[in-house]
Amino acid sequence: MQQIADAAGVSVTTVSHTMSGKRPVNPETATRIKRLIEEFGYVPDAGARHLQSGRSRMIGLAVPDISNWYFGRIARGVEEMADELDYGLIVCSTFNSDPRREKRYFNMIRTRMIDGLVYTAGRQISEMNELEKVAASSPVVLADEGIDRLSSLPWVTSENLEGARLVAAHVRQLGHTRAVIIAGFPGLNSTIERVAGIREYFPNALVLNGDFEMQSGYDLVGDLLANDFPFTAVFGCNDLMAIGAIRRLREHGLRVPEDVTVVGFDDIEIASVITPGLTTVHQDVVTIGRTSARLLIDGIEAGSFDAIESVVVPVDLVVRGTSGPVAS
Amino acid sequence: MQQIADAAGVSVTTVSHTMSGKRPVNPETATRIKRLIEEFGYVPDAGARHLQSGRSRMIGLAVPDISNWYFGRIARGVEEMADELDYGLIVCSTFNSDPRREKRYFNMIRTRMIDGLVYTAGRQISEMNELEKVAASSPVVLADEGIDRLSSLPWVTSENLEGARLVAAHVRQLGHTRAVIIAGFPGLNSTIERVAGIREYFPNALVLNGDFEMQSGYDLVGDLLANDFPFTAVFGCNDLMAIGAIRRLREHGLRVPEDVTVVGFDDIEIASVITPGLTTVHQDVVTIGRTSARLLIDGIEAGSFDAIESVVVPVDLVVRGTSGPVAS
DNA sequence: CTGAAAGCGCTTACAG
DNA sequence: CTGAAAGCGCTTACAG
Repeated sequence: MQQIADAAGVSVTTVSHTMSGKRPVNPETATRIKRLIEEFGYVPDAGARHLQSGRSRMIGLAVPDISNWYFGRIARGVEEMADELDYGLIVCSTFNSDPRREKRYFNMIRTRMIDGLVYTAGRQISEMNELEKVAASSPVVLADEGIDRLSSLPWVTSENLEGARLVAAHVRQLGHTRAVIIAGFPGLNSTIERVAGIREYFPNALVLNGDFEMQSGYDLVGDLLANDFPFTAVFGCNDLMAIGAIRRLREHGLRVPEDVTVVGFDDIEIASVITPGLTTVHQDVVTIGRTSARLLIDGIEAGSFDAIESVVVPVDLVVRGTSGPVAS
Repeated sequence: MQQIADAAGVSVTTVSHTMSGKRPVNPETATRIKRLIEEFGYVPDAGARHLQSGRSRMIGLAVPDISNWYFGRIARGVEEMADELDYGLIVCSTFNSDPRREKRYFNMIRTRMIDGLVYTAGRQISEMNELEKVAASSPVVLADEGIDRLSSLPWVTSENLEGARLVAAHVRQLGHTRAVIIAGFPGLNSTIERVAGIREYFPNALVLNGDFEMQSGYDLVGDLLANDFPFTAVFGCNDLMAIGAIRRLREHGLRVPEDVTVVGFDDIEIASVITPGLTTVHQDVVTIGRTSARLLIDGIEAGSFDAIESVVVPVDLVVRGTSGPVAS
């Protein structure tokens, strides 16, 4: 910047002001300075700005694993909105809540490397106390998954309860009565709500807890089959577990949907690609990401979350080929 | 830091040195200072460090779309390695080479927000000139896709040619002679190499260019069928296009692999989930990401790329159910 | 409409 | 083993 000032024969003060527009500058001088800036390809140093302003115009996004399709969609949404509001994004995979990694990202707030954090809980939150401490003094928004202990924070989630009701009503209407629920981690709100929604229609449904991976759907169904447990419908609390369940059923010689109906939750890319397509609940994940970023940045710029309202994003039932009438 | 210094009754100089270990400090004093740091929960300000050192210890990753599974895996690898080497990661989706976005991320280097960039080309590189300029003065590593005009930059790619040979030999061995190649964007090195590898075994194979999306595989095969073009094997230059091809063939009443063999390239998650599983070439995408990050950071810390060697990551043939003997 | 100067929070040569 | 002070590149009250 000194270079520009020298070349233009003015002070750095004036250069700074022509860039920011925060005080009037002689039009001719301004034009000259702007041309020089263009010519030199000058851009202000981020570190200096940051030090001076105390703001980095960067937000963080913590997800369990960025290479998971679902979290990738959230990241996409957060990035879109951050970009629109002229913020940069630092992505932090917590690698399924590795405490060391989580701490590291919480430190990014403390060092003021980022102005705020969108936090997406994976399974158990290992560093809950840390998160609580950070959230007490810095902007944090919870995406995808609310956390009871942090109920004061703004959050953005899907209509989990309603989604579960929709898909359960659909399966019930097909005549099924003996259902099994492959649920997620017991402590998560989404798990609790989805199970509750399904149980409104299947009060006696057996609940098994998986880990949201395909393998656990496969294994849990295997256990049921090995014990001759009777059921005609399987509710996966996410699509991956539902798909694992389908594989296991097929290996056992059962047809989907003729013998067993299987439904999921999420509507991930794979759900529409497999044959037959998976009946599931569509979540608008990009919108969850976008909204989270907007709430966070609104809060950062307002200096408080007092006026920020949490958001529930609607879901849709998507009926494809894995659900059918109960075998008579 | 001033606070810590005051509380410990020493100068900030000493506090700084006990943290960095760059010069000896009286053990007792050091202990006292460390305790105070712990107690206050003090962490040094990132902006100030950055301004002082000229380094941000952040690297950038530019990918066409972070929500694409393939690029998500690259991001995962880059993030893992960055973390191991104590760097942070700023992810930048270029939204398929949106010029405005690309410029923005190139500016991150100029503002020294990031110390270097891992660049993954999507389709055509729209802001090639910009990239060239940036790369001339700043650390840039090309991941996944080399670029001829930037041949001086270090790059990390899969063994595209060898992979294509492997899968082509496999299909040839099954007796096929009439093959079609659903290639990627014409200008990309990966496309050129994969086509070349296949053509070693199928010199007359028809080459059609798609855009790496499922729909284009679907559409291109549709065109062939509409024209009664004769073929018994389809090479997708990625899995998504291969899967699109399979869907179109099935809708036309053709069976895979009984009537037509279809193979892909990548070995994305979906490839093993569909029925039958997709025969494809497995790329170790996480390793591509990890290696790119390592080369970049090595170059940053060495202050030059002179000693940095590009890397070719091996691939494997994965034979699943979509390839079979030619119908007699 | 413009400039000199203080200050953001660190690191590091210089001096002791 | 330790400290006073300069300086990294900006922004902004203060003064004109």
